[in-house]
Amino acid sequence: MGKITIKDVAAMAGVSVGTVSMTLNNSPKISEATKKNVMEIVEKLGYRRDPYARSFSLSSSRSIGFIAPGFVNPFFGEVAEALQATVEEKNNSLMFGISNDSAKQEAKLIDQFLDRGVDGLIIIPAEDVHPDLTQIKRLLSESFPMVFLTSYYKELPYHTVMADLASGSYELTRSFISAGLKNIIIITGSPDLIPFSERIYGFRRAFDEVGLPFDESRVIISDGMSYEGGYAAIDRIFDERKPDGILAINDMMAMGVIGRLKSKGIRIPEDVSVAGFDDISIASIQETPLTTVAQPIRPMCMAAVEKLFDMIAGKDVPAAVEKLPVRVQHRNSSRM
Amino acid sequence: MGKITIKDVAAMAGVSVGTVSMTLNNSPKISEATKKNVMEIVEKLGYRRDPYARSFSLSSSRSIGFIAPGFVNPFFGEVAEALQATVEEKNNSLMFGISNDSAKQEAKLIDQFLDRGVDGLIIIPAEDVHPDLTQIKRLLSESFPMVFLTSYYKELPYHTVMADLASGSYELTRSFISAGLKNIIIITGSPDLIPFSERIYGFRRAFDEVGLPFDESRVIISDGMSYEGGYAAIDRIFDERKPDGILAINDMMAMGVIGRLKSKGIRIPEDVSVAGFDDISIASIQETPLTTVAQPIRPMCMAAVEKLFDMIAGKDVPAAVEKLPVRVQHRNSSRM
DNA sequence: AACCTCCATTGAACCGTTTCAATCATGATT
DNA sequence: AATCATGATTGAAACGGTTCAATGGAGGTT
Repeated sequence: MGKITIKDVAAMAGVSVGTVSMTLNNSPKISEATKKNVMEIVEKLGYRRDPYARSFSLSSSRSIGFIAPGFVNPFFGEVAEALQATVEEKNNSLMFGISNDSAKQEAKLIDQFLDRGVDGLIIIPAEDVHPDLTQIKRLLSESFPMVFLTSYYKELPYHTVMADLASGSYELTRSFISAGLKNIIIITGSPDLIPFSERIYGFRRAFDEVGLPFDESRVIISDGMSYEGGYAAIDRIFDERKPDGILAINDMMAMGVIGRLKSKGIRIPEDVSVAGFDDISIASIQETPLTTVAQPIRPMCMAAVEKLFDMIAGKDVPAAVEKLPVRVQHRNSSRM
Repeated sequence: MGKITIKDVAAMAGVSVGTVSMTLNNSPKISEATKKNVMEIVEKLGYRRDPYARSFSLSSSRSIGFIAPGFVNPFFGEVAEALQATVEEKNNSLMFGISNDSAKQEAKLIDQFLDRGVDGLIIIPAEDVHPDLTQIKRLLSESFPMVFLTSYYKELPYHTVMADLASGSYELTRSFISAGLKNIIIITGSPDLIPFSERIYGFRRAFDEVGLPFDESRVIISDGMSYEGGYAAIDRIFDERKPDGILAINDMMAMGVIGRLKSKGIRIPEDVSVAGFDDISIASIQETPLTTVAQPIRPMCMAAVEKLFDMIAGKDVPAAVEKLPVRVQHRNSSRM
């Protein structure tokens, strides 16, 4: 028994193939009576349109590609979840790839996605200090629909939706200063990368506006923006630096910082205030609930998808970095 | 300027479209000289095969669908990551959907995936007590390639790759008994669901084999297999039940259990031993590192993908539940 | 020189939709 | 009764690959 095609339906319903097709697409040109008749046959035969033929005809796969650095940091899992829900509402599918923060891997994934015919791409840029962006640049020059999420590549401030982390960082730092903390530091990755430079910028601005001297030594460059990274950073700098306020670049790292401080017998927040960024769901349920800057995940995903679909629809979307407001979430890991 | 098609390449190379196609597919029937010539033109024109036409011709999208309950529990994020890597090695893409533990949503996602023409499905069953499985049953009867991962639906013990959680549970319980714990309980979801019944089974067997009486009150049925769920369960049963050993059904819940116990001033593991399941990456980096049963995520994903591709290739894969060995990971949350 | 083999290449059928100009049917208008 | 307008339906082209039977050509054998 062969596959049931639109022809079989047409034959059995006594209409042309075109009529069946238009019925399935709910075209207003087909009379209700005919539609009803055709749909009955469709039902009876259990007919289902061939997705390959359909994509071929339409030149669209109604699917988009999503690239994230990975799911070790649950923040990205939460983004993936929100993104999937948003894309699904538009009756599209989401394919995903994991870059492991390597721009090279990212390029490979993009290539794969293009070979699969995705209609557009949503990319969380890899935190890669020396990214090779030739491929992305080529796609941008061809105006292939592509939106950067949560950050962007410094050279390419196009079509981006992210959180206003600079403001979040600023506000958080101000609150640390107001709480009377004197020796505040930030533990971050390379300032060459947007996710870090934004946070550093806000951090610095807080001192400037309060009129406090800013010393570069407040900025601790570390690598490994993970629990282990935070743990190791404390080992390396705490005894010498003796901070009473620590901003870690994300919640996972902040948790590592707290873990190491506690194991050294330091009290939080009495001795040291700690805060992170992202507000991942475990941040609030730690033994010491974490003060953090909450990224508006849902709104960001919705805005990114909106932007992407506008581009796919051929609208002329101006290249812009859209920064959504954040919320500073005070919890027990910092003094007020 | 129109799209560059295989015809353009053929014309410029002075060969037929068939030759170009076979060259691109690296057919041994084409001479090396011709291939080289054709590839040069391909390069020059920047030609790229149309993925839609290709899928259409081949009746394959080289993509598979993956359904997970969500990423709130990072365990699923880790599975997704491993799965993606495995699928990518096979030059296929992974689409994903999130069921939120609703079989209804799962069915909807499956439908969507079928409409997109995925070659197969990998499903982490929803923890839904009254699932409507008609659609899945239909697909199974059509022998559509489909593999269940980490668990299966009780009525449908087909094509499954999971961890041997019963053994893990057994071993863990034995170690609790050996450590001299007297009042051991397990906090679990509905025993109607495989992920829970497996763990309960192993738990029970440990008592049986040691010759200890087993009392049903050792099994605490709870809902919400999350941090909050664990927290709430302790609130509800601890004072009355006074356990000295607690198995939580997964690591997130175990963390909730620990969180609540500590806030009550109970010492872990001195007063109470706690263990979880999954060995998610944060389990080891908690303030009190968690004793847990590690699921072999990578091997499970590899086995599942292998199975699925065999099915897609038309091989006759016997329906079977494959259980991979687990490893009990002892850490500080339990006495030895 | 005629015949045979073998390998490389060709060319056309095929896949299952969508789309749209052309046709047909119906009822209204003169 | 002839003409027109409107709306429903048809039929065939188009999409861009893959595949394979048929063809062509070069080299070897008799």
